[in-house]
Formats: sequence, structure tokens, C-alpha cells
Amino acid sequence: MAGRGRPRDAGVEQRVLAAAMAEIRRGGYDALSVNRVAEQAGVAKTTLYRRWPSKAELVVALITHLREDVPFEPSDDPRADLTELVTAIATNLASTPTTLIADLAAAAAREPRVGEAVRALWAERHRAVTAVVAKAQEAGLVLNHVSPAVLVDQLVGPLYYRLLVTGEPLSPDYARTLVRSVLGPEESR
Amino acid sequence: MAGRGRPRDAGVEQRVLAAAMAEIRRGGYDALSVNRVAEQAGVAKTTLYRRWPSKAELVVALITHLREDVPFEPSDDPRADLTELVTAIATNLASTPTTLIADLAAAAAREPRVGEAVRALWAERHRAVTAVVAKAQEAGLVLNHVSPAVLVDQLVGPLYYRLLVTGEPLSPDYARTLVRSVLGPEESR
DNA sequence: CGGATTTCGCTACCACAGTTGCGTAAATTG
DNA sequence: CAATTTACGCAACTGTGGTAGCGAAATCCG
Repeated sequence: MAGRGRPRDAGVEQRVLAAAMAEIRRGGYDALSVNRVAEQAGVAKTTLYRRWPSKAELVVALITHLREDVPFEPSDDPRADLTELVTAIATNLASTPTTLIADLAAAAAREPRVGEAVRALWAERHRAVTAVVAKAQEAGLVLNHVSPAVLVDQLVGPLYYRLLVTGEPLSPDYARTLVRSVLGPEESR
Repeated sequence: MAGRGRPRDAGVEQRVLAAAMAEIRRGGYDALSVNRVAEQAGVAKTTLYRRWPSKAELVVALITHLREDVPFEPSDDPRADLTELVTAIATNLASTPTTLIADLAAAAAREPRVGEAVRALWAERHRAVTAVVAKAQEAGLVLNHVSPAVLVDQLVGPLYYRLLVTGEPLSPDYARTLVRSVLGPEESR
């Protein structure tokens, strides 16, 4: 199944992605210049465009490449699990430059392929949160009975809302408050 | 207080915004070419850039120009008021192209001045929702006792989260579900 | 009536995303 | 071996967002 012609230089992909990552880390999507990426990677621009047909697709590759699945093993305490998950998402969002996330959201809205990649990036965490919420609901910990998907939106959505719209800070304390609002006050035992 | 120099041509703003609106309506953000907008408006590009320092700000002006403040008078039924408000925000968001909102968020994250404008744009609605939530809380309608600000985030944040991150649709039914999740199921009377 | 000041249109320019064409290097197939 | 096929680098090109410089209006102030 090996190609008939000249094989692709394996170093190209690595160097380009590394250069692109360095570029996007300081400046976001718009500041990422394909010209500079090609130059810094020591690769002709045409070669770059042969592999990633657009800047958007290059960023897609970056994102999917960046996805490191944070291992998470649920315990028998849904409240603790939920607090841990939401806090992790909040600190992760807070540690990333807001402009980068906003640019990514804008690119996702503009380019369907970027949107898919972004959604796939969060789908894993989203599923993890959904699973814990469902478990908490079965255990009778949740105040109200609506679908877990809605509760997840009400746990994670406010983080993005604060970050992108109101500009308020994302403290771990805020994350705990969100969980408390959904699960109710911690019961004394 | 009138300026000392040559006064600005009042027709410029109107013609540019009209041309930009026509352009963005069929093609979205990327298809909006400042060159074509200037040409169709019969305005030099430099003149356009003197008033709107970037394409993003031009789009911001489009949106702020487009917003019609929905008059809202609170009734004595906080649940109905809340449902009405959240539904109105949802339908408004759903009727606006996603790219515009995402670009607005990105521009807000990049330039503080734009951020202020955007926040001021939503502050009114935010305050209205906060007031109704506080009233519902005083009336004992809210399931749990956290600050109204958090509840507002959990009512409005999911809308932005779905729009910008997960891409799920914003139906009026979803808005009602959000309210029900915060206030609890409607009591029979 | 002069300046002073600001806007406007114009040309030219820069860096960028993305494309095209061409010559050449490296592999497979006969 | 030769022919084919694919990858690569290079240069030139189009249209884009955005900027700089210039001369020419149009207004206000003394």
C-alpha cells in the first residue's frame, strides 16, 4: 500500500505543527501567519498547502493533535467528581488566553471543519461530565429532574459565558458554586 | 461643540452600513470584503477606515446598530417573566448569524474598548434577568439559594455555550427547560 | 478675508491567504 | 536500465485587510 512516488518527508508534519503551535500560542488564530510558519519550519508554502489545504485545516490538525485526554476515574462520590471536573475545566479555561479561545470560537463558527474539531475536542469532557451528572441524578443528589444534558450546559456554559461575554473571572470557588447550585447544599452526614 | 474642520458626510455611515449589511447577509463574515463595501457605498476605503478602524469593528457597528431594545415590563409572575426573557434572548441569538456573535466575542477579547461596548450592549438584559431572578428568589420560587448572579449565568450561559461551543440549536423549548431547571417544576394551583 | 482644522478621495504600498506553473528530487514499476 | 509517479522548492500571481502620503474640499474662528 506504500505510495508509488517519492515518499513524504516525515519531518515536515512535525516541524510545521511545532512552528504553528508556537505561532498560535502568542497571537491566536488571526496572528498565525502561514508564511511565517512555512518559513520557520523550513518548508515551502506549497508543500504546506499540499498537506493542509487551508489555514483552518492546519488549525484543525493542531487542535486534534493537541487533545490530551485527561484521565479521569469516577469515584463513588458524584459531588466530588463533579466538583473536580468543573473545576478542572474552569482552571483550564482560565489558564488559556481569552483571545485564543475567542478566536477559536470565531474560527469554529466561520469554518465548519474547525467547528467539528473544536466540538470533538470538548466532546470527551462533555461526556464525562454527563456521565457523572446522570449518576448523581440516579443517586437522588440533584435538586430537579431535567435531562442531564441541560444540567451539563448549566455547569459548563456559565464558564464560557463569563469568559467570553461578561469578562468576569473564573475562580475555582465559582466552579464549586455552580455545582452547589445544581446539586443543592452539601448535606451534613 | 460642532467640530472645527470639515463636517463628516452624514450619508457615508448610512451607505456603508447598508452595503455592509447587504454583503454580510449573503456570504457571512469572510465574504464581506471591505473593498467591495467601500466601492458599493461610493466611499474611499481610507474614509471607511477612518470611521471603523477594522473590519471587526465595522461588524460590531452593524450589530449594535441592529439591536432593538425589547421593552420589558415585569409582571407579578416571576416564572412567566423569566421564561419570556430567556426565550427572547434565545430567539434573538438564534436569529443572528453565529459568526457575528463569535466575532463580536473575539473582538471583545482582543480590544478592551470593544469589550466595554459589547458588555454594555448586554448589560441591560443582564440586569433585567437579574432583577427577575432576585424577585423569584424572594418569593421562594427558586430551588436553591445561591447568588442571583450565578443563577443568571446558568440561565443565559448555556445559550452561548450551545451557540458557540456545542453548536446545538436554541429552541424556545430549550429556554423553558432552563427556567424549569432553576425554578423547579411548575406547581399545580 | 485669510488661516487652522478636519474630512475626503486618490494612488501607492505592505503583509497575508491561497493558487499556479515549472524544474527537480526520490521513490516504485516494468 | 528507463518510465512513471509523487513530493518538494521556487517564483510569480490574485485578491484581501489595512496603512501612509498627498492634494483638495468644507467648515469654523479671528
